[in-house]
Formats: sequence, C-alpha cells, structure tokens
Amino acid sequence: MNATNSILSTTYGEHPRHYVAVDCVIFGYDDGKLKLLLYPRSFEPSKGDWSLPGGFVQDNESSDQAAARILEKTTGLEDVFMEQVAAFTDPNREQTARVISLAYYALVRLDKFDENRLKEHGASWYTLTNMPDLIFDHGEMVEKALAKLQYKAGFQLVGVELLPEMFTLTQLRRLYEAILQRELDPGNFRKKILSLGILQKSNKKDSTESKKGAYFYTYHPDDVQEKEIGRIIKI
Amino acid sequence: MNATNSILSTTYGEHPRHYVAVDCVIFGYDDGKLKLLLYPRSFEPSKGDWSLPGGFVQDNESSDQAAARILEKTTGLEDVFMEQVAAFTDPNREQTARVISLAYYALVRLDKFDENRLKEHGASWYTLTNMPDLIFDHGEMVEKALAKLQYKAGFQLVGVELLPEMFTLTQLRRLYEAILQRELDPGNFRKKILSLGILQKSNKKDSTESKKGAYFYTYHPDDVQEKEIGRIIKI
DNA sequence: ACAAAAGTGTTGTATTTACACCCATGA
DNA sequence: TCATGGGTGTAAATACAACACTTTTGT
Repeated sequence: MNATNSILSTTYGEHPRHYVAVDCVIFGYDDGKLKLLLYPRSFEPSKGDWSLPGGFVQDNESSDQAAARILEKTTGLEDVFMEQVAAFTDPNREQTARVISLAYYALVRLDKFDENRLKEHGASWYTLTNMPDLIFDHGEMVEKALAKLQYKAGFQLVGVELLPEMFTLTQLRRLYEAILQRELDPGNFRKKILSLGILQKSNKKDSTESKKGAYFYTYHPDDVQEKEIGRIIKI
Repeated sequence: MNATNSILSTTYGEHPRHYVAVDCVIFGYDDGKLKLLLYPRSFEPSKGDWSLPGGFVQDNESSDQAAARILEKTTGLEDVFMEQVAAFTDPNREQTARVISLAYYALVRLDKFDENRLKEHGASWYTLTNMPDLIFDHGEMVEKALAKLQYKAGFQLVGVELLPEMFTLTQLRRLYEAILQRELDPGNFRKKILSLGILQKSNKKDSTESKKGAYFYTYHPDDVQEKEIGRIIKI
C-alpha cells in the first residue's frame, strides 16, 4: 500500500498542512439598517485597514467552535446563531502566509453589546451600504454571507435574533427589508407572516412608533414547525 | 504588537496547521437515475468501505484547483462544472489524524468515462437510492451536495452538463426528476422551460424514444441571461 | 388500428402584488 | 383635527397544478 496506487492518499505526512482561519461576518441591526462589525487590522500588512474579526482554528476544536469562540472574544456574546458560509482558499489571498479561511456569519443584537470591549479594539459598526473596502477577500465574504442570509430569510423566519424578545410586525418587516434590501408592502407582509401561524400575539402594545400603538408578538419556534412552513417571501 | 492585544492573531507561527482535504461528490446521470461515483477505501482504517474520491490541498493550489485535479485524476475529465458544498471540520471526523475536508460536487456525463480507469481502482456508480453507507461524514457530504444541487436547479437550468449536446425536453425533464427526486408533469414542465426562452430548438428529431419523434434542443447560456431567468421550478 | 410519447389547450386554485380604506390617538 | 402608522379588505395579475385532448408514426 502506498500513495501512488491509490486515489485516496494513504499517508498524511507527505502532504502540506495549512493554517485554517475563521472570519466572522457579524450582522447587527439598528435603526432599520443592517450593520456589520468591522475591526481595524492591527498589524502589517494592511495595518489599519478594515477587516472582519477572525482567528485560527485550533487542534481540538471544530470551525463552528472556533467561530463561536471568536465571536465570544470579540463581542462577549455566547449562544449566538452562526452559520458557515464558504471556504476561501486562494493560495495568495493573504500576502504573508498561505491561510485557508472559513467564513461564518452571525446575527446579534446591537443593544446587547459591551461597547467598551469594542472600543478597546477600535471596532465599529458600518451599514452595509456605507462600508469601507475590506482587506483580502473579506468583501466577498460579506457578499456571500448576505446572500445566504437572504436565502434563509425566504424560507424561515430568520433574524428574530436581531430583535427584542417582543416585537411588532412593523419591526419585523423593517428587519426583513434590511435583510432583503428591498421594500415590502406592509399589509401583505403582515398577512403573510400571520398566515404562517408561528407568532404568538401578546396583549401588550408598543406605543413608541405610532400613536395607535401596535401589538407585540413573540416567536417560540417548535422544532417541528421550523421546517414545515414553506416559503415566507418569494425569492 | 503581540497576539494578546489583538483580536486578529498577529503571528501565524503559534497556530496549528491542518491537513486540508477535498472530497468530491461526483454526480453522473444514466437511465433516468442520478448516480454517484464511489471508491473502496484502499487502506486502514475502514479499508474496503465506500468513500468519496478525495485528496489533499497542496501549497500552491486553491481548493477549487485541488477539486479539479482530483476529478481529473479519478475520472480523466477536465473542465467539469464543480461547486463547493461546505467545510467539514469536526476534529474527530477521521480517526487517524485531524483532517479538515472541503466537500465539492461535480456533474459529469456517464458516457464520457474511461471505464478502465474506474475499474483500476474498483470504483463504481451507485444510484442515490441504493447507496452503501459511506465512511466518516461522507454521507452527510452527499446529502448537502444534493440539497445544493436541488436548490440551484430551482433557479438555473442546471445539469445540462449531464445530457448530450442536443437533448429533448423529455430527457431534460427526466433529469430534473432525478435531481429533484419527484415527478414533474410533462406538459407543465415543457411550457415552463420553453417560456424561459433560453433553449434553442434544432430541426433534428430524436426518434429513439418515441414513434413520433421529439425535437432536439440545445442550451447556450448568455452570461447575461443566466441570472435573469427567475425561478424555474417551485422549491 | 393502436399504443405511446410529443405536444397543445383548458380550467381551477394558490400566491403575489397593488392599493384603497378604516382605525386609533398623540401632538 | 389631522398626520401617522396600525390593521383589514378587495381585486387584478401571475404562477402552479391537474388533466383532457390532439398529433404523429412504428409496429
């Protein structure tokens, strides 16, 4: 048995090993806009340029765990929804070393933030439409992450992580508008969402956004129903 | 500047490096069925068990290039449609070493095959519905690859790679049925596909599948139209 | 002549979209 | 009282699904 008579390599030692990084596209939501958490790179090359927070996958952890660790380290938040986007593997994507990077995205609430922790590193939030150029292929990571989020939003009630526990249908619609980057008809959105039968209406009202006041809803997904609701928004 | 005051790691040397593999879900199409190319693993552990063809990402290549190289090596085919599926990173996914694997899928025509090359390695084609258990997490890779292919098929005329240059609408429908794993109404499918205006009708007929004969069509995608055609099949 | 696939037409239903309109209330 | 978002209703347009029916031709 040797490597030459096998499609699958038979020994590991003869193959190169690579640094494997995780870069996180952290989406936050505030004031009707989807925002992105960016850090200034703290060392050369490209020092000072904006980048996604990232880190390296260690020996004893999966990339999912690495992503969660990095998110915790950068934002202080735990148990946050995260999803893998894609692997970025161009051998020259970073100048100084060959690093394979796995992009992840996360959805977090802006108001849960330890502002000091962010300032410590000079991090700041940018709206998607008003974003600086990012280092390496981080811009492409953001694009793919958003595409994945939009796709998911078409089939699942996604992004409730970005709203308070109780939210109005208008708030939910504005979030969907921010994610899908297009306007949605208020009446039609309301009917569509309610027809899914997955929101629980409360008897409290939000009076901050309108004179009349809007009922708050909550969302407690059944594991069962999660997959059964079909398409939410035409994609 | 050191690693402790930076979110982004500042030096690479202190971080572990990992073997990065590519595993290929190779879809072929024959006799109305979607098939999968599998290889018997040639060494311990799990020797003889079925697995996806794979190999390691080298220093000077991207994972896309590695996937193409592995496909060429296993099937002899070049310039084949391939797409990344996901990274599989559980530290214990392989018993003998920590290997991070990037799954890819490819669409190939069965009749373009060098049968001898396959037999050399004991490879064989399995229908999706009649597939042996695969080693490690390769079964999960197949599932995700199929899901991605089905999604893509809903929005793009996909899998034309699996048909001859000229094909009838019935052949195309059977391919879609194999990909989506459900029956499609012949009349409705025909109308839907033709309404997209992306197929070129030839004046030749296929007489092998029916007495009446069916016109052959070809597909030469415009780069422009590719993204504009909207949904093909409800997903 | 008839079986079987190719191809067309029709009809009912579901979904999407646009938009009119009433409601409640703080300023 | 009036401007504003909350919430309901309706009607047209589109898309989907089911299925009848007609065409063609090798056997």
